Amino acid sequence: MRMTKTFNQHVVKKENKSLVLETIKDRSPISRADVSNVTGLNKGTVSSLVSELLDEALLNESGPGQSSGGRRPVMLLFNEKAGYSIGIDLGVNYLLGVLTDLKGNICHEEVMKFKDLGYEEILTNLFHIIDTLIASTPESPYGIIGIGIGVPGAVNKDGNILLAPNLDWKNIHLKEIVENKYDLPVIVENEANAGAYGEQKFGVGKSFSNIIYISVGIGIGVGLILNGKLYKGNNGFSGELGHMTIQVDGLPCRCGNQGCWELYASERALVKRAEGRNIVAKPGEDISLEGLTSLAENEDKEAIQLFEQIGDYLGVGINNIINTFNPEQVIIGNRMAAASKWLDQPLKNRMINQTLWFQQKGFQINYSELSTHSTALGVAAFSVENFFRNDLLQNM
Amino acid sequence: MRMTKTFNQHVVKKENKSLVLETIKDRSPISRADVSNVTGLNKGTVSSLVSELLDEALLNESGPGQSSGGRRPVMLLFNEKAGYSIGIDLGVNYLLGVLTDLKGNICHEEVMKFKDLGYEEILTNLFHIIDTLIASTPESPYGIIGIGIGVPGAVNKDGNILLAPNLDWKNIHLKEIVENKYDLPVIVENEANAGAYGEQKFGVGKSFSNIIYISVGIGIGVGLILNGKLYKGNNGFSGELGHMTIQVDGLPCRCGNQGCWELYASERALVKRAEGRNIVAKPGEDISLEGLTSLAENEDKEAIQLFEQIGDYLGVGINNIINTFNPEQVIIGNRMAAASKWLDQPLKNRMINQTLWFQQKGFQINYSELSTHSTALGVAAFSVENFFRNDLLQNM
DNA sequence: ATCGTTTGTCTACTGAATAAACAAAGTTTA
DNA sequence: TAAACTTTGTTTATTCAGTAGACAAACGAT
Repeated sequence: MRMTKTFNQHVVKKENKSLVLETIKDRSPISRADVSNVTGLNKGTVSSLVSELLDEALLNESGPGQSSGGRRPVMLLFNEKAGYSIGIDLGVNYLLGVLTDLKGNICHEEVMKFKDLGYEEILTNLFHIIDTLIASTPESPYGIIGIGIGVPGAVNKDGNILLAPNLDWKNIHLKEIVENKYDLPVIVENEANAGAYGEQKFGVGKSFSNIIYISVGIGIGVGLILNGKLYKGNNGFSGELGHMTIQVDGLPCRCGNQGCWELYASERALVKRAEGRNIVAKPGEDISLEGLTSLAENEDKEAIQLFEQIGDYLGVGINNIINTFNPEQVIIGNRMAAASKWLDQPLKNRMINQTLWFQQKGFQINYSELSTHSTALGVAAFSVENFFRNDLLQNM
Repeated sequence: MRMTKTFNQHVVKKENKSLVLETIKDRSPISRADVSNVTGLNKGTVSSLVSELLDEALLNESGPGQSSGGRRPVMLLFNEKAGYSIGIDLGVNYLLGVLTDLKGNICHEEVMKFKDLGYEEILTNLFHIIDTLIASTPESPYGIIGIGIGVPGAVNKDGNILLAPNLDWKNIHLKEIVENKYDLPVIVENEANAGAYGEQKFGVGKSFSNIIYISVGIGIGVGLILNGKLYKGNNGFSGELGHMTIQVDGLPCRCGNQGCWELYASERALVKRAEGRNIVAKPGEDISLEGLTSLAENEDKEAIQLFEQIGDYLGVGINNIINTFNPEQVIIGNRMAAASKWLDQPLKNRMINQTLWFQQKGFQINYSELSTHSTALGVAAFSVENFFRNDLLQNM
């Protein structure tokens, strides 16, 4: 096989094969004839590509379907059990691991909560979760096709974690470490980027191609899907919008700046304000997002007011986002999404009064459906995508 | 010729033809053999594509070049005079029109300054400039291949100007109007988007693919080049960063918001502050950017201080931009770029102290080289690109 | 049972890229 | 100066992917 710089016939084939596979994934069960209709490819072309995909175990033929007045079609199914993917959401005080099939269905799930663990301990727990997930993987043609890990920090293009302030990690070569241990393709990605991708693939962002996903947790991170693709910036550090200045001479932030958005609109901001007011949810326990949520559920005026203030400040940043990106959709995700009930109105008030009217057309704001799972599902899906990209080139 | 949805052999040819043309444009004069080496395409393929491009008058053969130990090569030149493009920068108080060849060289230029003109009058002047430029166009195979117009406002994907606040225009179908009058392809685009494209093609952004171009004029507009492509958002309204909130409870803006960036860092902000201090450049004349520049040139402390303040506020917004996009380059363009001397230090102070360190790697900040011409050159280049896209498909 | 329809495969063909041969026009070397 | 390389650009035979259309198998409707 020659490998020149611009070989091109192969690109056409790969592209079409991928198109056929995607079509079947989306519209399964579907006949060859319909794939041809939908894609515009010739019947013969579809037939030959499908037979390759069958050989590769990526498709199954199911029994004959309904006749529409002629020969009954052979229905094709995407073989989502041809392989499995591991996705890990490595949070500040939790680890969430999922085993998904190639379609993103969760087959197995492992959660672990903790507090104030050091690097070594977290790594041990991470390995344990991965081991458990591997052990739970059913037999399949391709086995585990990769491990994805989402982390709350800046990840460069080599998969090195340069800085994860809330974990207090610096310059950790996590991709390399995990790759060496398991001898599998590993992807390490920022949790907001992964979350954005997860929402676009499986969540409320399914039908959109310009999505801004705002991960509101301890801090704020943003994942950008622009023109249908994840935008990662020059080195992979885009979306650090938590440190966008919204108040020039505002509160000092440990990033060195003042008046950063996340000082006003994050979970930490919420808790800090609650502490300042000496709000207590359960006697003897530190106040937390969960505590405030349950207070608000019980109509506690003060707690609701705190959430509304967060919503208001979220609105400020979202206005900036709208002015910057003119997106189709803003998704609010991560833990704070659970408080949508109290955030929504103040947040939208900011928008309605202040955004140039033409920005609003065809725009919507949503709260994560996958809630705490968007990151884990997103990183798992990254591996799947990589697997397809490489595999489709295999027999060429 | 069939036109199915996913026919693909043709795409390959178009792509390669375009690649050959680009290569010759960039490295002219160059031989067929070298094009083959550079692109990786087979010599025969290059020969046949080149002969088509020669037929289409897009290339010229010059005399034989230097031998490198064998037969002397026939050098190929891009025929930049095969057609011409008109680019107009429609400003608040000026009109700049350029006639460029296909490579973006300015062949003719028309400027017009005015103040407080209404819509009808500006349109008359616009037509006059276009007429003059058309009259000055040399004979050529393709003639004028299009008209591009950059405007300081929000333009949707149909070329309608929805809102140009500083012109006080609303919902003007400019593309349609000009198209009907001249029967030529017309492109209407936001001035910052055009400027960004102009800088990427011809200015300081030539070697970068993640560029944020900040047009600092009366207001502030931003053009985004992400992954090498202009990002326009869902409806074409991205980059309205002039209305990014940098001070939650700041000055009221006529956009309905408070604390917008352009209230602190634009030409209008500068002039307003100068007026507040009763600074006078020439007796009896309103203070202006030009007036303040000449004062600063003469070491006027107060004027310099005003510029430095603008620089400081520009830095605040640029920090936000860096955190958002992790770009390779930020370009400061439009009229304020002329004051780079006094802006630069305060602006960089903001960055150095406050930006996460890893964002700075491989990042640079530049001032427009094309200065007032980036928008006009950018829109002219849009037409050229469109022309090539359509023309290369012609003989297929 | 016959006719028309739908499905999926097969065959012949087209169009584009490639490899390799080749002629033309140089340089270098003996 | 002639022979031997070198480089350039064209030409020819081949490969490969997609397409059109023929075709057989399988089905419903009359």
